Amino acid sequence: GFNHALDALSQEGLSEEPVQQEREAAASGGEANNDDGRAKQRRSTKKSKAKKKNRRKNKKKKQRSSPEEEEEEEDGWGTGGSEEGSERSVVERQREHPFIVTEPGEVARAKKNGLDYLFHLYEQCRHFLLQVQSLAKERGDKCPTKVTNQVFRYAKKVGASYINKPKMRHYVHCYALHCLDEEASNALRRAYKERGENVGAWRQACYKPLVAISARHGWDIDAVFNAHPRLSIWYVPTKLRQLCHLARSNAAASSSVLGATSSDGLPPPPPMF
Amino acid sequence: GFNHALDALSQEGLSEEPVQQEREAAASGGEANNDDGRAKQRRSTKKSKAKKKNRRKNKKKKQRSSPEEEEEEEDGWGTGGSEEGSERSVVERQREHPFIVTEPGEVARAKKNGLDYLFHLYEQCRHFLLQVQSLAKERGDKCPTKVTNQVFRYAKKVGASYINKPKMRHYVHCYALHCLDEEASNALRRAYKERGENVGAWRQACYKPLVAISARHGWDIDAVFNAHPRLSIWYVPTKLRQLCHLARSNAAASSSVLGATSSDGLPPPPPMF
DNA sequence: AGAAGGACCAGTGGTCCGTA
DNA sequence: AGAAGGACCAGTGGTCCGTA
Repeated sequence: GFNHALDALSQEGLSEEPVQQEREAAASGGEANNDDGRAKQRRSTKKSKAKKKNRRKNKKKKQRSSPEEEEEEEDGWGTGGSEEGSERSVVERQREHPFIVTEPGEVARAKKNGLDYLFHLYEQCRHFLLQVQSLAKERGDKCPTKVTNQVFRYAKKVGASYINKPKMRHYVHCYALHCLDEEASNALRRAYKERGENVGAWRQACYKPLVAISARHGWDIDAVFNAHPRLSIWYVPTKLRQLCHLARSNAAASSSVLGATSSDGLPPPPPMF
Repeated sequence: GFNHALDALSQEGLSEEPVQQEREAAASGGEANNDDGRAKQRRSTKKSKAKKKNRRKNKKKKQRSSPEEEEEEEDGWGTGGSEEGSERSVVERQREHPFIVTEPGEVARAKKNGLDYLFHLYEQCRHFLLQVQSLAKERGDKCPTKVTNQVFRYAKKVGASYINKPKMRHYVHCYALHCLDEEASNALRRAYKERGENVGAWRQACYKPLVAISARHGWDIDAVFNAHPRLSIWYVPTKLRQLCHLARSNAAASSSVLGATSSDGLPPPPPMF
């Protein structure tokens, strides 16, 4: 059993983010610091463009193209008064509590969310995909097989505003380990909680056992995802695919030292872990 | 056997299209006339925007974003002199001969291409997809399962400039019928050639037997495509999907007249054929 | 007129980076 | 500092429509 105490959690996971009005932030321009340290060729083509952020009002901000699809506005998160500084007019903007590493079954303390709740979000997305799929079939539309932008839009529309694309894509591989080897996933959670590691460290650590699993399936991480019914609806994360490819190259290079010749022209890469 | 006399054809299917230089076309702005008469909600949102066409030079016209990927130019189609009008400087731009309805095995007359050649183009695309797939697997990239933009770009790169996306998408359902019921496809070709119909009429006629096939598979045209190894790499055309959905609604409405109630709230549509 | 295809555009996958 | 997510952007699917 895994869905204990999640329904309560899923409705009270919100933090507040004070948002400043009517002021321009003096951008101090730090360097681009990629989370995964790879695949950063895109942004470098526009690196020196003065990117001015559009100031956010608390009015409606949707930019749909078709004007006939204007549903009602919910409530706009309410105005929380000026409870932070002295002369700044602020609007409280809710965001989810940050995740912490929790053991299986453990409920996170105040202002934090646990990993059971994180995985619960993936189940919710699956549920939303199923709804989108049955709607599409009913209407004769193209039917998505993966969690697409359309699904995230649907989640927002039905009120699950705590679900968003960057978050879900960020932790997909953690959910993958949870699906593919729950024992190993649980052990990892206990170990990282024990050591007092933060969520980022735990997230990074989830890659290694997944690469090992892919190795046992001919390094085909796509096949591993597709073979699992709850995982097959998620795109394989770029970083995970790259790590599996790199590990395969390593394995090929090692075995070619033992006498065989590598079939493709891959250079011997550096050690991975 | 079906691949007779195609290799010769595939290298000589080119017409010429004189392209005018250094002159602005006085756009006389006719009404938008959708080929299929449906699904034209997109363009109507921008209907009154003065769309100025960019004049084409015979110099290189690629607009890639990354400047490091500049491969060599082929030859620029050559300058054909001014053999058309009196004082217009023109450049001959090659395009494919138009298709005509031919029987199976029939070679088209001069300046025309036959339907065996058309279907051969789909086989070529499949070949190019296989190449792109093996390249992607070798490099650890995401591996396409369908004929995507990437495949069309690859076709261009390896010199198959007679393959382009609008053409291939336009005739997909004709190829589908050829794959799924070659007997029916051949019969239709003979009948339309006999009657002296043009390619557009034959193309329209290909829809009906496909809808009938989908009916025998629970109206699931996606399943029909996916079940066929050579067809599964092609996206189901929008129009075909819509026709199958409409026919299903019709069938449901007819049967509900006999006593049963329709499960979804579909209104009774007009007869299809 | 019938037809081929360059080029456009809305919405996608992917994730950066301004924000707190 | 560690982290959540609005918003950006290159390249996609789809096909219109200027062209001949």
